[in-house]
Amino acid sequence: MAIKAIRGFKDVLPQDSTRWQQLESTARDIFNTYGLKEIRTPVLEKTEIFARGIGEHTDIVEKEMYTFEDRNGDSLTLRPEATAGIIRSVIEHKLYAASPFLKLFTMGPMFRHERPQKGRLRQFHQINVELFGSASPLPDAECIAMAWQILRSFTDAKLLLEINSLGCPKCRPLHREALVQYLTNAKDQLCEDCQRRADTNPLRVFDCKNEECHRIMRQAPLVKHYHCVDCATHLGQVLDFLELMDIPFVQNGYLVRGLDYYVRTTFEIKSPDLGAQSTVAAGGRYDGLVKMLGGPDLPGVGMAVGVERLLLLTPEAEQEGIDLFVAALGREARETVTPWIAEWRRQGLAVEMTWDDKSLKAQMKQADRSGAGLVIIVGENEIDEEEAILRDMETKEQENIPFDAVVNRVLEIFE
RNA sequence: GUGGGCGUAGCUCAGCUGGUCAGAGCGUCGGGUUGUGGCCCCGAAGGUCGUGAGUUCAAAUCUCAUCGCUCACCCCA
Repeated sequence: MAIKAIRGFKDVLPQDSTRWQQLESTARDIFNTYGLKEIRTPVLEKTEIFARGIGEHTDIVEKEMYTFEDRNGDSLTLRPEATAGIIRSVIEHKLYAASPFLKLFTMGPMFRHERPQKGRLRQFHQINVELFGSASPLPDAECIAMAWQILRSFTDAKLLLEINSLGCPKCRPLHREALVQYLTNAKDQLCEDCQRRADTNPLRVFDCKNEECHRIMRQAPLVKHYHCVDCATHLGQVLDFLELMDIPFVQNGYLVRGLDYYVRTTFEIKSPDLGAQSTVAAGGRYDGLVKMLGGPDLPGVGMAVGVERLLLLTPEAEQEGIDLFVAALGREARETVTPWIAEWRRQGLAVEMTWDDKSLKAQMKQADRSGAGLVIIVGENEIDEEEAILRDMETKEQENIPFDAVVNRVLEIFE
């Protein structure tokens, strides 16, 4: 095998593209019911957009970005996530000016230079929602509802919605301080990784799978114990709305997100059927991010569905057959049949015929494979008689139809 | 970046105590039905046994290296 796709980049093959289309179409339908509009931003942005947006000291920015120099020396990066680029576009085009709210969705590829494994690729696809302009708990709930609805309408797998609130710039620092203090005291009991995390990203210690760390962290200060009144109220209302929308969830005080910009609501939808990378969809609130990227002080909340991960949880799509197959024997027959096929296709029927000069047996085999329920057969005898054969592949019944009636006869059948 | 597993026909794999070891099933193509698919029967095409080096009279089989895939860690959709 001399030539192949680069590591972590996958082809979506014909037998799989049906499910991609179904998923995209399902998502669009759902977004329509929430009044969202699609935005499509470039996959390439100036590096600065992501560095500032996602956080300089996140893993994504420090070691996972596809970054390279443009010919003029600009540092460019293939987007590792959607939000920063969308916010750039919102600010650039002042999309917030036309109305107090902005409800957007997008779908497309993201790029992260990680070691690939099950459910993790270097080019992967997300379906994203970004809702701007309201600090109310309602958009949080709607965001989660959309994610839940997309997943639920596309898989029967077990799904677990976990919710947490990371607090706001007022109360989060208090918790962080207490947590760091706690971790410092317990430092020699933590695993190596967690000793490092204690400095770099203390919240991550909650995620450690090490039993000892886990035990220690059960006593650790949780964000919710430090929530200010506003944050506590906000979280409570998000949960209330979820109940009103009949969406099942569990609170997870340990839930942390990898991106710096999240405040208050964060959530993940996981599936135990997935492997180590079990998060199918995730999101959260990012008030302050728009301002940080140079725009107005616009609150926002968003979510992302991992397309490949969701597709891992869905059965293969059934391949749909075409409407009609035309078996034509010989050049004259193919020419006779061509205008008919052209007309059928103009009328929206899916019609195939054999391109090459094949035996009738071979053509029937191809017809069978095509999944067509009906076959039109035209050979020398039919040319002489000026009658085509219409064969029902299921019942094997055949009827002769005069050439001048065959186009309409077929159209009638499919009406 | 680290660790484990695996690389034999288009696909799924067998063969791996070195010596008919280059195979099976599925798929493809052709024939059985001089013009009729699915089932059945027969046949054919298709492979540098990931790559390179080494050990040996002899390597798909043993050793080393290398590349790739995969799962896991880290982290995340």
